[in-house]
Amino acid sequence: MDTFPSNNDHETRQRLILAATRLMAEHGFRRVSIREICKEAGANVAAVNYYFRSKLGLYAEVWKSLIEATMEQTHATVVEEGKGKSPEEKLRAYIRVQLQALVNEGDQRGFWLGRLVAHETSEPTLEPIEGSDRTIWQMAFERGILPKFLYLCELVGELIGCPANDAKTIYCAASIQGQCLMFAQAKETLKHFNPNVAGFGYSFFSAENTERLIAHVTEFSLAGVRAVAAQQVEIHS
Amino acid sequence: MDTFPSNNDHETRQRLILAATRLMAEHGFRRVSIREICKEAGANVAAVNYYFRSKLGLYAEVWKSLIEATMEQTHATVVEEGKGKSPEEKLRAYIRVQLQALVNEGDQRGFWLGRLVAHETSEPTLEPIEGSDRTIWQMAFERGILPKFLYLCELVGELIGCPANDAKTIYCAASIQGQCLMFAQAKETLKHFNPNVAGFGYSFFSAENTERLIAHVTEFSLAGVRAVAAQQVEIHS
DNA sequence: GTATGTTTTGAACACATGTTTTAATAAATA
DNA sequence: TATTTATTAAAACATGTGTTCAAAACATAC
Repeated sequence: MDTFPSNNDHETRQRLILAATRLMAEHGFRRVSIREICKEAGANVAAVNYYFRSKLGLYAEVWKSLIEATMEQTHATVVEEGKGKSPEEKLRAYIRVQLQALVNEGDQRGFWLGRLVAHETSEPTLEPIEGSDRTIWQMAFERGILPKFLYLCELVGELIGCPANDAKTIYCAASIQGQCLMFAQAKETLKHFNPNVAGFGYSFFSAENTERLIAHVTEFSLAGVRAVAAQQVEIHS
Repeated sequence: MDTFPSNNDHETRQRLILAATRLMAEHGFRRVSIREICKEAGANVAAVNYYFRSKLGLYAEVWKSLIEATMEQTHATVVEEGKGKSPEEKLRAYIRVQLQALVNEGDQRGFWLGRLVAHETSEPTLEPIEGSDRTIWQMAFERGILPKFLYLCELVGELIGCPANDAKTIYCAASIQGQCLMFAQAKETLKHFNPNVAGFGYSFFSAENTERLIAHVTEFSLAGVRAVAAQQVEIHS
């Protein structure tokens, strides 16, 4: 009665999560109906409520498995790739992993997660998760976004010689993260315009230019960060 | 029959647009119901269809008047404030106007427009406007966003000595724009967390720190842009 | 005051959506 | 095999939504 199938390897359960992830990443939570999801997963409409209690329960599960499978692994990759290198190279590694996940649709999990974040950022789900007093967005933010951002802050802090929670550091980190998100967003946006708008086209931001994007954001950011670091001694309080 | 009340100063019509603007800017087009809008505007449910044919027609009108009233005026302000100044100061003026509009909720029109852009960016309205073959997002993008971005490209082009449609220029412009959007977004996002998350709080990005944000983005970006400009001669093709 | 055109109103319609229910089917267990 | 449990299936329910319609209220001009 009060219990239902849990996190085991129930087959249709997994298919539902996968279908929901794909569809919700593309259109957002609210714009996808349970019926669509079930159709794609080859399951009955009632399956969602059977396995997840509600649509929101499914959504929570989508986030949960996506965070577990991707975020932490991506985070690990970032740390791994930067290990032993200079702060500059660490930053480059961070930007690389970030941009590759966001821009490159081949890496589906990271790409989907990026899209989900985008949706949830502009129209957060306000309903609290059942049994908890926290919303999905709060959960996702604290478990998925914040850790990454804090790592970036530490990294930037090293570069400019400030604590990680200093305003300067945070602003710089936001500047860097903002660029990554912008490039990912630009790519998605320009998709809707074929073949290109006013001379500059979709291709500038598409996957084939990932390396170039990485190089640009890195150089741009390193210069910005250094300028802020230098400011410290030039500017009077 | 085929005609209906047009752009005149019909009172309730104006009230509907205003209410719709406010609500849609806050929650997005889809999450606001006609009934909510009419309630806020003190009008009957049928009023929307009477004046705008459909909900989408109202939405289009919201964009139209917002773009006319704000975008062009903001754009004019940008050009005005930078007139006769150095490219550096022009950039500072651009960032100032941009950030003030996005972050400062006092300037409602600009703020609302920023929110609408955010919503429409992550979940674009796909239905074409009646009578046109273009979507709202296409219209808004070309009339509202692109002109501003192109101006920014020209400005950056001057700074780094490249054409406005050069890849380098566009990347730099995107880096700058991305920062502005990030700071606006961060402020909105952190609103949902009280009073602050993991040590760095909402206040870092709130209106009271606008001047600081402007200064940061400007210095960070100028340094970044200069680095890219210098690259030009260092890097071999 | 009557007539005409405009605006407002309240109810109804049509439809999509999340959810629940009840029965049928498959799987597991005794 | 008999019985219980887990899963699937189809239909129905409840609700919210965009939209339409016909009548009423209002304003204006003759």
